[in-house]
Amino acid sequence: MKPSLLQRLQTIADSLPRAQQQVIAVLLQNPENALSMSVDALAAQARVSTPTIMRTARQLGFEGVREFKLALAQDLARATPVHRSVNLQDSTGDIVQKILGGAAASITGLQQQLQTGTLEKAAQLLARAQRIDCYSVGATSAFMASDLQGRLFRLGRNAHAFHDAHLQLISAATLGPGGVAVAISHVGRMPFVLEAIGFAKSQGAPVIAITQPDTPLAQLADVVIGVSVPPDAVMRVGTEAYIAHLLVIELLMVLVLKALGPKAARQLSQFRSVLQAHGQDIDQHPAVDWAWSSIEKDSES
Amino acid sequence: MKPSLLQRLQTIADSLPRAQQQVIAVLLQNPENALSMSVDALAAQARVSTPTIMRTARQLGFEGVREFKLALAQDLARATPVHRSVNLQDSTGDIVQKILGGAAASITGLQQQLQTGTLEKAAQLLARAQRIDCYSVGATSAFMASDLQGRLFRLGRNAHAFHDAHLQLISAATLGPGGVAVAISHVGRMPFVLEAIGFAKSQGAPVIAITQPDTPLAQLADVVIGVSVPPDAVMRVGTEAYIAHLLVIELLMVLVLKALGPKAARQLSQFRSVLQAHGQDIDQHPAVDWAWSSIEKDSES
DNA sequence: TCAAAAATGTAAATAACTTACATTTCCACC
DNA sequence: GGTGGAAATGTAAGTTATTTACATTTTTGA
Repeated sequence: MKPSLLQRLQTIADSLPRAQQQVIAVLLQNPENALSMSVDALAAQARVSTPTIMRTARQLGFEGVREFKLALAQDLARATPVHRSVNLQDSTGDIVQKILGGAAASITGLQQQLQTGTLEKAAQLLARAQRIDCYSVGATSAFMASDLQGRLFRLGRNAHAFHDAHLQLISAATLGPGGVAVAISHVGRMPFVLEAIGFAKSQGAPVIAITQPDTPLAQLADVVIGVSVPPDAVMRVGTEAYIAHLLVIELLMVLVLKALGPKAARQLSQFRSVLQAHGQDIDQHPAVDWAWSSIEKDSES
Repeated sequence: MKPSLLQRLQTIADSLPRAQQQVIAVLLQNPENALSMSVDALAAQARVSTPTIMRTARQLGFEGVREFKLALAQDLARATPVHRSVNLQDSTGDIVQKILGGAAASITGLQQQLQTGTLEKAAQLLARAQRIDCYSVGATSAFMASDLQGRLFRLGRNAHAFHDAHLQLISAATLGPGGVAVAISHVGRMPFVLEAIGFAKSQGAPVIAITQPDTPLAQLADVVIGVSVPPDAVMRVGTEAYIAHLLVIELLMVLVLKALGPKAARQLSQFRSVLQAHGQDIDQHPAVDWAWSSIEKDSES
């Protein structure tokens, strides 16, 4: 999405001449340190002449080394590794800091993982499908699938959620080319779901998977929305993956709404006013909430 | 929690002499710009001599202007203001940026709202209670209460979750002084829950509420964990509040585990090995996951 | 193998930052 | 209200960092 400067360094390195590659190697090896070093020091460490540093900075599109260093600093700040591992000696403040910091960092990470093209493709499929079946396993994922189903439903889509292995198979068997299967599973290797997904595919239904890349599920799916929580988050994988999934769903819903166009948005606003008339609490229907706001914004402009 | 550099500028300004205050005023007025300006340029704009800039940087605890600028750059990167309101004309990239950025910002906000004292008090209550009843309303909150209940249960606590108004009343009526009631509701004004909570209190059971401050629920509760999503997040209140609640639960669980002490942690690790022996997927049991890691860390040190 | 182009390095110039010291301003005390 | 001293600021010179100009080397394609 927003390729970090470090990543860009990686990418661009190959297309650069020898000396500049050395510079980049030094930068990547210890970016923090590079900030505090002078150009000369950097040059020395990379066994390169001073102006080569400058040239490398220019290659990357910066005015000079100064600008480059500033950008690097900002980049590093964003990617600041959080001390994620909580242990029981930590003070309450530390624990708050670590858990919330970790969560925030994982969102930033998600931002870098998501590919707009993939999201759009998924949204297109969801917007056009005659029927959408959502599969999941486990207590948490089960809720995710229901949440997705509910939100899609409020967008006027014909969506269902199945948590039961047997029902999933039945649903997959009856999905045709006009249908779409959505599988949500962080681990991505639950046999039953894989089986159902395989079934759906064989019936000609495209499959969207929200899961880690490189899992059996990801390999099976047509559209893979890859979500991998940072590898150093050894603990609390649950909550962070969970938040990531929630946000992906949220994103998809906005994109689906966008794909459906203003007509669907108008429908939603009617739905909302009906709810209000019945004194229903809006908070229980977040999907409606944002959809409504979107429409208001829409008609203003 | 983590006072940003800009905030520190604000605070420290008063205690500084005139010229340096001018410098800070210029910095605050346009921090982005300050980065790209040379010391001389800054001095000119603040109508101050060059070394004054330097002195100001030193006042703030930096080696020199160079270091200060780097720190400022990093700070600015972190505090990047987020445009939160999505509208349907936005590009996919914009939408991703806005929604994820908004979520990350709301976590940062949460970090500032939470009071360690309150969290500790809640954790103490949960660790000591003979019985814990969790109340909620609405589909999303219902899941939260179940999640909380499940996690508490895995920590060996005697926890229940009730989504039904009638059952909530019954549960509240049978809670004694040894029990604790936990209410999760973002809106905090659902009559049934309020009634149940009032009942629980009258029976002598302390009440923990996870809700916005200044709601009827907050006023009724003994321990209020205030969670308010930023006011400018007009839309998508749902998901952000939701994430906040999840994180609060996560935090509470760590704190409860800490309050329970190493004995409980050891129990949990046994539980985990049983699960593994049965080939259960860990991912479905996040609470176990982090607890286990905590123990490992624990015994290392 | 030889030119031409690209890449790199050397050394000088410029710009940025820092220091030393002179001047001013402020404040406590007479 | 003035005066001595300390703190704050400014001036000008020094130091270091960055950039440029140009010479040298290396690579590439005929």
